Amino acid sequence: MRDVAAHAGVSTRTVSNVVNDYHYVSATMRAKVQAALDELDYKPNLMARGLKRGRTGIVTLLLPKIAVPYFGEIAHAVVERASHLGCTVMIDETGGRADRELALLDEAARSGWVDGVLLSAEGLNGAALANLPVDIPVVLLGERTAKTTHDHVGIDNVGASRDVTRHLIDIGCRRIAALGGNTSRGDMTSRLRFKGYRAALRDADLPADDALYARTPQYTRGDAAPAIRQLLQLAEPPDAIFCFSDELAAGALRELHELGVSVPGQMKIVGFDDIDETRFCIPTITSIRPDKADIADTALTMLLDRVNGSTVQPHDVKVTYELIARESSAASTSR
Amino acid sequence: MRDVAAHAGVSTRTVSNVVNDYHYVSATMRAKVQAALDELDYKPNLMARGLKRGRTGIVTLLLPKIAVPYFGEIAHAVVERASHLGCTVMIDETGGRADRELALLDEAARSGWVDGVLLSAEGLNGAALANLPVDIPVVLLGERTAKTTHDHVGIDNVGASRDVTRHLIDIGCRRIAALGGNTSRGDMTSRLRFKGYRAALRDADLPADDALYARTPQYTRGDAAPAIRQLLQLAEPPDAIFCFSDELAAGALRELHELGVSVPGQMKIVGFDDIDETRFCIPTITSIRPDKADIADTALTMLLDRVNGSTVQPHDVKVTYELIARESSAASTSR
DNA sequence: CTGTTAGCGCCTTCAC
DNA sequence: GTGAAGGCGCTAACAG
Repeated sequence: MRDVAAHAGVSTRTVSNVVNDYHYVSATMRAKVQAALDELDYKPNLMARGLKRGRTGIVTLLLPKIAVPYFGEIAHAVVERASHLGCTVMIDETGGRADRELALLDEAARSGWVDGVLLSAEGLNGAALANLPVDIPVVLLGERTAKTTHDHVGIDNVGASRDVTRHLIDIGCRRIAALGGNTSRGDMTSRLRFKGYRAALRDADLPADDALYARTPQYTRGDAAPAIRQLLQLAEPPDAIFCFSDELAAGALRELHELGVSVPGQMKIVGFDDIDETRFCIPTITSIRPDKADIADTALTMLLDRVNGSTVQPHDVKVTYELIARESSAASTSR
Repeated sequence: MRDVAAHAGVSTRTVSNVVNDYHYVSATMRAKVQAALDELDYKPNLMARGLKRGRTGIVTLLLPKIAVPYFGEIAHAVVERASHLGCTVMIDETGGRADRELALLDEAARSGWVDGVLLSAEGLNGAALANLPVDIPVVLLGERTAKTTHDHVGIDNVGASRDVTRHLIDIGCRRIAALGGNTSRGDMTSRLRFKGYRAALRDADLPADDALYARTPQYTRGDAAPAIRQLLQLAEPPDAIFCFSDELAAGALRELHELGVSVPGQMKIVGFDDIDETRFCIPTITSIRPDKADIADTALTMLLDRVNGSTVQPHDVKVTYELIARESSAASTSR
């Protein structure tokens, strides 16, 4: 920058003014400096600028695992949106573990690199999320915590689960199983989706049978198989399964195929998240599609508002979702 | 830091020494400073440190699209390995476009944020990659460019393609199609895989029929359908298809299902990359598994070596791969 | 409208 | 072994 100033015969202040589009610079001056800038191929050192300004334009995205399709799609939406907003995204993986979530949050907060954090928490429970020991802007992604002490954006998990369960009921299912997570483990995802599922059953005056909830350690494709076997061994097996993630649904499809159970002929399957893969599975999988671009947009906007000093009440934004009916829950005429 | 120094009754120099594990500090001093550090909950400002040191410990990973399963899995491996090596990963998407690749590379190089770049190039051709106009360490990921002017890590694409094609020949296929990309478009991936495919045909004295290569705009699931239809309309349709990505293979499976062609009964399918999904498709998909953890490890190690000033000849490292035979290429006894 | 200057928080050469 | 001081590149009061 000093070189540029010397080259243009002005002070660094003026160079800075031009670089930062300061309002009061004469056109001639601006042109002169710009020429020097171009000639010397000047690019500001963002680190120095960050140090001075106390802001970097970097946000951290904390995810359980980037290779999980749903998180990959969210990350894509965030990165894309961020680039439009002129900021850069750092990604770290928490493995869905509370301690890692806390540690990475802390690191982000204290390193000075990062203006704010988007946290897709999986390990931390509501209470822990309610008082995160950080003084950096945080926006929570995904399932909701009890108290809203931080901004949060997600979809109405209960409503969506209710919708997709009712969809199954509408096409004639009467013994609907739920599959995924563990509601008694403080895992918000399964809790909310289970709640919606039960609500739909109630709405339709269907009995709620505890045996019809099959727990899984995670939400991956591989977790489905044991749960499916468990459900099929029931004296009265289900005629439909609401899987709490599309990956579980894909795994379920696979296991049912191995067991010779036809979908949707003998069993209806629905998933959640609408990952790209569901459109190509055999059969294609009915799912709930959260508006991921909107999630990314809303979350980043809220985060940047906080970074810019907004102190309004923490907001809880619900983004729209859509039920996408596909083959796996087609009302079967033939079998 | 000044606060800590005051609190401990020493100079900032000594604090710095303790923080950075400088060798010559008396144990008592170290203990005293450490106590102050703990008490004040000191965390160094990485931005200031970076500004001073000229190094940040941040590497940028430039990918076409993070939501693509293969890249998601690579990103996971990189992020995980990086955290072991004590550095952080920034992710940006190029969309596979040469101009974006160049622009993001340039930005990374000049911003001062980033120590080095891992670039999974898709748009830039060999010549462009050979003389990237950047003075920042870069390690190329994936398909190889002609000249080795930068470090590069990937698998032997030609060899792997040859292997998987031979696998099809071994189980009795005689009319093997290739599907994916466009070899005449400067797209390295398809070029190398096509080359291996043709080599295997030659090895087995099978004729090379140009009609058996179906081009696709990209490597996504959705790109497969038109290509599949094209192949099936041939006077002599293929009895096997080597898809240049697993996503294409999954899309092919879907389209063949819709057309009533059974896999592996009437048609064998193989893919490439071994994304997680292949283990759960119906049928499961035979694929080439590059050692992704090794790719990440090797690439980061090479990159950090460069960052640390290594000036050895650019290296081209080939990581191992494995042919994973699955149902989609099972020698069918029944149909 | 533009020049001068004091740090942002840290590391590190130089003395002691 | 430890203290003092300069400066990494930039921004933003504070003059002028």
